[in-house]
Amino acid sequence: MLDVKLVRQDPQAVAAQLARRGFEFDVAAFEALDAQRKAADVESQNLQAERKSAARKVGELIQGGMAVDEAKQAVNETLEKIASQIDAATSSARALSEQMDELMLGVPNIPAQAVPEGQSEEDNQELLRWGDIPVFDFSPRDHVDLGEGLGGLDFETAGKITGSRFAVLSGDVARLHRALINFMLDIHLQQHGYTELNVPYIVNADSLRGTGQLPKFEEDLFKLRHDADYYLIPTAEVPVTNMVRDRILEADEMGEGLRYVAHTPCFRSEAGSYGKDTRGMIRQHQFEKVELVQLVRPQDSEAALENLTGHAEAVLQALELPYRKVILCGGDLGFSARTTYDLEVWLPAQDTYREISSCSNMGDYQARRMQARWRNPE
RNA sequence: GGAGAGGUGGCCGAGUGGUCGAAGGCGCUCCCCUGCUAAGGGAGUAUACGUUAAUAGCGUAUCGAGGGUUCGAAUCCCUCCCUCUCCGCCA
Repeated sequence: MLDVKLVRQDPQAVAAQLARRGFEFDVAAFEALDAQRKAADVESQNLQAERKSAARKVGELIQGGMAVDEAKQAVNETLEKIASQIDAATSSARALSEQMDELMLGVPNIPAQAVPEGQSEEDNQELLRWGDIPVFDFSPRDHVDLGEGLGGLDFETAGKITGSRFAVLSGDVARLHRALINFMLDIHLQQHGYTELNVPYIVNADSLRGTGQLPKFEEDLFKLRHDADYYLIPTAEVPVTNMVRDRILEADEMGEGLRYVAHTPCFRSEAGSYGKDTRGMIRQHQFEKVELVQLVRPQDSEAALENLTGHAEAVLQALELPYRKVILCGGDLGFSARTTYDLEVWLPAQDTYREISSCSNMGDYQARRMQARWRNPE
């Protein structure tokens, strides 16, 4: 979430920044709630302070030899006053603080300065192109035609086993799929200095709140019936990033930053996306991803996004896949991101570039949500 | 699934109703002492929120989480979570 101090300081400026991504921040509502919250907090703290000193007084009197009832009688006035007020004051302070949390959890990250203005992916800006687009003297088939033709890709059977938006891979196609996973993991381990992780594919609600999927995007997730609090991961970003939730990293542990790579399946309900970009293996309910996560010091985050994007590009280059790099405009930016580069790979059958990789700098947004900190030696 | 033990500060570990945010030790930081090293002495060493110019003070909260009893809870009661040991079951 955003730094609430920053929001208090200049809510209008925050609202203006958020408007760049098409989010309407209600300044008046925020200020009203914050004022209420603060007043309730002060009242409840004052009452608690009174109770504390009164209880201490009772204790002193008892130690001094006075009977318990007598001691209570001696501070009776304060005790009565507190008894009648403290419950209401503390529960109201808590309720208001929870309301404020809810409000702040629903506010997306502020776009970075460099993020272009715009409403939709139409307004994303191309930064570079890599590779030569292949020219064929025939009309290229897409992965569905090729895969089904080779007998290695079977959507119908997957439909029987489960339902739509799943695939069965078999034979060489399955093997190629596995090979790509290892290939990417090895590049990132051996050349880019990442540590490999194998993480749970099921996470709790706290983790999803930490990375920003909850509370606003529950409909995109698969929730397990087994436990009210368990969900299938929509990306390895959730388990990997949440490793540091509620932690304070020491400076030596943090070092120059932590780099993790994890391969996991990802599960997404893709609610509301029916009919859009759904041919073949695009937008499946289940897909595999090799995820890169860097946890870095604040001053290093811009550079980390650049080098992480380079690491993703290295994979496409090694595979000799033509691609382009675009920076997402404000309106296309994900909830938790302040800057996002999409890598779009050339799809010959579609005669266009399509997103294959998405690299984001979250700034301190997720760190604040999950109370992940580091001890700055300075 | 059954039975038992346990969760306290960076770590270890006291504390079973009273001035405890918490003894002591270790670690770490700073200072002193010491002609190397080692040893020794002193001070300090959590986080959040509020107040504030302040990372100074002061107030409040936090001893796995939540709820309860009480004037007062780390300490008593209830629920949950997690860890460990043993048994059972399943793969």
